[in-house]
Amino acid sequence: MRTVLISTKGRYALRILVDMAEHQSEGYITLQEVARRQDISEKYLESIVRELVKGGVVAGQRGKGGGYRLCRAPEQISVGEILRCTEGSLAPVACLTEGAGPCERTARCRTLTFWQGLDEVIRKYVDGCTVADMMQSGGDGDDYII
Amino acid sequence: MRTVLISTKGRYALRILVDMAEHQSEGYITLQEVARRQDISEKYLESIVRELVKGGVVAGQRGKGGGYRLCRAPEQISVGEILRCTEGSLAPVACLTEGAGPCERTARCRTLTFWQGLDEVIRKYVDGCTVADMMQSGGDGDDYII
DNA sequence: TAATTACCTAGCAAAATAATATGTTTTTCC
DNA sequence: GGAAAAACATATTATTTTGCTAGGTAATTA
Repeated sequence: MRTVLISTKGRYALRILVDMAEHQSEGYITLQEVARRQDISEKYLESIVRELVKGGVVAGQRGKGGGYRLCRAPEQISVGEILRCTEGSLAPVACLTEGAGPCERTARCRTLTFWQGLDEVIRKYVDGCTVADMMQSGGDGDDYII
Repeated sequence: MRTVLISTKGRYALRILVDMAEHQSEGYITLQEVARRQDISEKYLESIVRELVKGGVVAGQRGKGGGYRLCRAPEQISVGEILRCTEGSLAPVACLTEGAGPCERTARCRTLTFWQGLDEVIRKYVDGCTVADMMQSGGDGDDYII
């Protein structure tokens, strides 16, 4: 009853990126700020942002006055890229994850083509949407309701 | 690294349905047959098929000579319907599952529209594909390789 | 040199998955 | 009428994954 494509980690990652994009003019952004605005534990944020650093989406600067910044413009960062950083894979079924060894049924599997098709529509959608797109859609500007 | 939209249960459900569709001319189909052909534990099959009965996709007949049959023609059974029977929901994120109470961020959520869009492309794809479509695609006819 | 920030490793409780075990009821065939 | 065969039902369990928390180290600046 709970199988879901994107976990909390992926959802948070997206919120983090949009938050950082909206505040990028302010220079380096600390996790403390993001945690406060997004109401997510700072420690949990750390573990998510680490993946985004590894993936080359954001970069960190240590020390006082440090924080994080986007590596590219929001228009250049696709949602798919972000989600793959934190989720590892966006495959809708276990068969299609990288780790999965080739099933010995592959040659005669009636359903494989269907799953590959689903994988593709998902990939196309998430790769066709950028952080910049999120900035324009829905809601108000900040972390309070007018 | 393992978050997946469709669990084993849903994948098996689909294989079961295709199997039953391909053998529907033989009358009632027992789980023993399906289990053997699909190489899935009979007991586990039972728990999956139960959901399909509840969902009105297949119907069971008890006693000797009994088994299961499709309630409708394969062309009339969409994959989405099958998966919803066993997975409960096909929502890509927890926010969009039925059970999820409305998040208090909804009004100002930058990402909600994106998730709703993803939900829609998934729904369109799975509802646009039927069991009959699976029967024609990929592999050989039966449970052995020529 | 002290404060502040990112960076790193480990661990853990709760939930979900993927089954298995053990029956009960219904129906048909002999 | 009894035995066999099938669906139907409920409970339990090991393993994996999720969603965090804790406690520390290293770098940078005022």
